[in-house]
Amino acid sequence: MSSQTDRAAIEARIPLSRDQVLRAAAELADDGGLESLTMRKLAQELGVEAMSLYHHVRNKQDLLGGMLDIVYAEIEPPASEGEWRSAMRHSAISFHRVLLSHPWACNLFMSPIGPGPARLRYMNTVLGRLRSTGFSADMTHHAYHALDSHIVGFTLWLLPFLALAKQQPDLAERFLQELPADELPHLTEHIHVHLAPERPGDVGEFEFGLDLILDGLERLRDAAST
Amino acid sequence: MSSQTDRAAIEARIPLSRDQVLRAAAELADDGGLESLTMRKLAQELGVEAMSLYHHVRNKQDLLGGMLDIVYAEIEPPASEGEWRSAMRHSAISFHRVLLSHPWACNLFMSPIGPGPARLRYMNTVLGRLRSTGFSADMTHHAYHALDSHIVGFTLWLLPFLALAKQQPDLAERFLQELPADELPHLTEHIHVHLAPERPGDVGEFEFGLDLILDGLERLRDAAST
DNA sequence: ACCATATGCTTACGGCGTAAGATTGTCAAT
DNA sequence: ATTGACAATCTTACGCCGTAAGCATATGGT
Repeated sequence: MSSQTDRAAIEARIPLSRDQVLRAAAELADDGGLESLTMRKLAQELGVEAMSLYHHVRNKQDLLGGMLDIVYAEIEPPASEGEWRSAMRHSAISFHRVLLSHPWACNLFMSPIGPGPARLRYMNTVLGRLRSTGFSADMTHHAYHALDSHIVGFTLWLLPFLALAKQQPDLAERFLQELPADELPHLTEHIHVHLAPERPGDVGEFEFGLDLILDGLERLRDAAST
Repeated sequence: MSSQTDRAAIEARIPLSRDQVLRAAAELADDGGLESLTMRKLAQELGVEAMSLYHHVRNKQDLLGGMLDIVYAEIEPPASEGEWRSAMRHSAISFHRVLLSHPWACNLFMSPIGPGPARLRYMNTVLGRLRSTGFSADMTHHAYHALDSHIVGFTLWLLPFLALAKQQPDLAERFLQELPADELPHLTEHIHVHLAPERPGDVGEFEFGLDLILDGLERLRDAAST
């Protein structure tokens, strides 16, 4: 008891901060997924009781919102100078990578959470880069959503497959064997393409769609400027 | 007590089916969202106790998987004849609409659920339509993911805003007032574009990105065939 | 030295998914 | 008509969860 009091007396000088809580929560979710993130476990990780967390976080929704903003803060925004196309491409790939390293973030997009400061800053930077490269306000608006949809949508498709594949690496093969190839021939072919080793020069699934959109946007901008 | 026994004796002749359970679950989720879908509530809705559901459903994950397949069954697949571009466009818009009417489905994409029969059938049909229109196996593969990513990603962006807007219709205006317009000028402009009444001829945000992808795909196909 | 405030702890409540096993209704074979 | 196997349902209970309410303590301004 007295040792506990001592510890408290010594360590209480550095109380928890909201930032520490959010970071610990993100780490927990990285390891075990969102469903393993519990107020009790999070508290334990921080050497504290569950209810203490509520001094730094309104409720669990607020915690999740803060975690999502941490993710946005990790994205490399597009460079403000240089070729716009490669700048946007770079940023989109960074976004994709960040989502892959924090798979739980994709779940949070659906919760009705107000965007945090990092997300607002990210959006403003991307929008500004599009605007400064010659897109009208309307086109910038459309371009932003087209790019954002691709990044989030593609990652959302990829993640569950990565999770399943990690659990059982031979999943695709066994799935193929059970699949009635005569009834679903094109799906069978599709999976075969997935399983084929990537040929040199193949740009990858994510970047294919990304380039498709960037090409289309560039063409629209050039057409509008003539 | 006796009346209950009577009811049971009369109604037990038509026991639950997995399909009934899934449909009732989807209806519950339509009304109150996924988080309000509880085994106990679902059982109550069906006039049954919670544990009885487990005779038709392995566990809650299985229930959710079945619900997702119901959603896929509602999508209008692309017509197998006629112009491929409008066929794909039609189907994509149908997918988008279905997701809007079952917002909870977007949460389920992230759970590691094996695809159900309806999803497999949908995928096969879409892939077949792309293949028969002249795309190579590789291009079909890429095209499928580009389209799917846009549909899911865009809807995933739209849904939380619709949910928030339903709760407080003046949300965007109040948000704009609090926003430091001098720090985030492009974001401010972006929201203004959102709030502006749609001009005639504006194709809408979803269809803009969709057409961008379809245009790009068509160009690639034509380039490959020469 | 004092006290407002911030921070953390204890206890408790209702709701969740579901494991284990008893109970009941259905129907084919006798 | 009886029985027995089997499927469907119900009962009870357990260990989780988020968090409301109130108490204890340490810190920092006065």
